Amino acid sequence: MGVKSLELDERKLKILKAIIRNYLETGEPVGSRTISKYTDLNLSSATIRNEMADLEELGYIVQPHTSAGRIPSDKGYRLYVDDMMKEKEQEVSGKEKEVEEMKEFLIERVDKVELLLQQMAKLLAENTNYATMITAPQYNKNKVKFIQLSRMEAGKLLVVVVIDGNIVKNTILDVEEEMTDETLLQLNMLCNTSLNGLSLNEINLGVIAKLKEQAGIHREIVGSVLDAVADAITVDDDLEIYTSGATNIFRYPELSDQEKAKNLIGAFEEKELLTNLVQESLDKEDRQGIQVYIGSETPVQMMKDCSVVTATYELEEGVKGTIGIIGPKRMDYEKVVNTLKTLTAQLDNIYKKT
Amino acid sequence: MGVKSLELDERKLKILKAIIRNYLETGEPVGSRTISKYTDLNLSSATIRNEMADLEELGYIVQPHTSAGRIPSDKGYRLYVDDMMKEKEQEVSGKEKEVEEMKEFLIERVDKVELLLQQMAKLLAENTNYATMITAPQYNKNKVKFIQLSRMEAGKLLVVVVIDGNIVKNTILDVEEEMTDETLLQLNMLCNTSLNGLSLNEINLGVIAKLKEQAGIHREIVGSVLDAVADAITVDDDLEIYTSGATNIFRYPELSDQEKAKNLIGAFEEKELLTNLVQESLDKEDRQGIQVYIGSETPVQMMKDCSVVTATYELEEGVKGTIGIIGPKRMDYEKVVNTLKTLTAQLDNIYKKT
DNA sequence: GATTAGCACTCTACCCAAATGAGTGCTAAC
DNA sequence: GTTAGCACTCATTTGGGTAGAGTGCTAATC
Repeated sequence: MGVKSLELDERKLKILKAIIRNYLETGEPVGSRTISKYTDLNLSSATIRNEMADLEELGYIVQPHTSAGRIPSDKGYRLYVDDMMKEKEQEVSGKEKEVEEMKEFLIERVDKVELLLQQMAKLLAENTNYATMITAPQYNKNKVKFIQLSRMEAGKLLVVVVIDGNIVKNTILDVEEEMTDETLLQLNMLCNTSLNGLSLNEINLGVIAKLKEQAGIHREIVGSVLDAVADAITVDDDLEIYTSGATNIFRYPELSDQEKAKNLIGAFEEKELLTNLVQESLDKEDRQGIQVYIGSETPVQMMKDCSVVTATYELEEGVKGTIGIIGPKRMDYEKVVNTLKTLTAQLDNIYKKT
Repeated sequence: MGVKSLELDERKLKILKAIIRNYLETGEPVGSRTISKYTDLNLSSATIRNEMADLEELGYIVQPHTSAGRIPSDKGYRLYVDDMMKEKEQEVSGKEKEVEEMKEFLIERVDKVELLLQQMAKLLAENTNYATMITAPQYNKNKVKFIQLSRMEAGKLLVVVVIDGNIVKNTILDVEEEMTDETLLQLNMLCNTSLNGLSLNEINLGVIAKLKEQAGIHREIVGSVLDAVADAITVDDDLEIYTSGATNIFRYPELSDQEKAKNLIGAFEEKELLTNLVQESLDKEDRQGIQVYIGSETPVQMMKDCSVVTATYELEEGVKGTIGIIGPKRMDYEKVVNTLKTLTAQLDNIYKKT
């Protein structure tokens, strides 16, 4: 409380917040009488009405129709969220039950990151009753860690490339020429000594030329191997996105009419549409990686009737991903922000310990 | 036409079919007057009414309410579909426009099967206006083809297992003991000679014991490697399922009320629920791999208001997957069955040529 | 015996009017 | 500056009334 606004005095702020809180709970337009009782201001409904008229003029609340109560505008929500965030800034996010539950779950041995994330999205959706999305971590600084060439069968060469983060990628090459175990061993050593520790940018023409020169008659094979390596360390442009709880939108009447539902669920199905969201939130990273998009602020047009909260997590240095929660504008921002804060923090810790 | 039924004479059959066809087109209950004009039987509506009463008693059609026309029951659809299938049996499925389009698309070089299937599902959904699902191919007869152990860095052993169908799987092992390049080479040879060509069932205790014996002091490592191999050749129990066009259900009023839509889309999100469907259709494979489930016949309870048509495709010997199309009971069975028939056929051909 | 015309009956869908009630804006009094 | 009071607005609900589609049944016809 007590954060000054440029145009709002203390009382107006208090009323605005009361309106928003009430609306978050009920989902129904809130009238002056309700506020008059709801707050500790001890003001009559008439006074509240006057203040509300002001608030409306300033654009913080709107009336769905003439004789209805008020609901918050995007601007109103924005103020509320910013204010709320400032208040909570210094608070240490206390342990919450859901996160506890989630931690327990995470500790079970899960081999594959994908599976983990998929299940995390599901759990998050179940706990929050909103729709969720989690992107697989993006390995931005991919460097070659280890290369292994082996002859699988006649004419087939298996190339295994391990990159930072112990990601393993394979390619099977068709090779014309036969070669001895000897030369294969030499090629292996050659590739490893020349390429290990290098990123995509660092493998320039000079390196390639030198490598090919050293390879002598096997320059062709080296060429193919280099392609495979390049493929391996190139950042996947179509990143994996795991989603869950899309059907949760049916819990909120303001989102569940035919048209809106179709749009939203469509956006969840066409995952490419979500990439904007991911990019945006990776770029604008501040506030501990948490971003709140309200209504038309969202980078994804199809979600203009929703609010979206995104958080960035980081498994290891440079290995980042995004978690997003999509719900109605009247979502419980505090809970969502807190959950995301603790979740990303825990995710970081837990994963490093495994 | 002209397929005798146990309880229906020629005329009743004709009327039933007329009712169903009409309903497929309009989606509205069809009345006696409509049929009286629609058919070439030249019967008055009154006569039709009598026949309809019979058909209803026999369970082929139902009335949504007393004074409405009739709509087909599941039993009615069943008869229609079976009959239709018999008629088309000998017909060579002519080239259809959509499949042509699809073929063109498939020919573009697509590296990853996953991506191909994902896009195929999408294309299929767009062309049919139903919801679609495609499972990644299941490699049922997994046999070890090649094993490669290599020391990645100190204490880390990279195990690469290639199985039938050139599927490559990797595991990174932590190993205590150091070993020379020599022993590593020997272990490699040992594993390959002992295990290549074997399937999960064939790697029994005898093989394992013999292998461990030969490994001598490295029996522990062999144990870990065996685990990795077992992991690799075990059929993925959670198979990948690609879906698309879930929002198409909103095109059909009878499926798009809140409750039904939520269920259906939920089923599409929780892909595990779809595995029943896949199993069932892989088991009951007849009729060129095409199965039609009408309403409550479906193995997935949540789809009891829909019809589901599944087809099995086979990329290589023993490498099978399932394609499913989910739509309203009044889906265009003929078109769907034909599309699936040609698609699976083409898929087979095209893939083998690449 | 099968077919048909005719009629009473049943239900849904739609429209319209009135009643309800939540909530406002404004004015006048405190 | 605050409040009580009142007239007004508008979405929502309610109920009745009608139109229309379609049936089932009966009696007449072929």
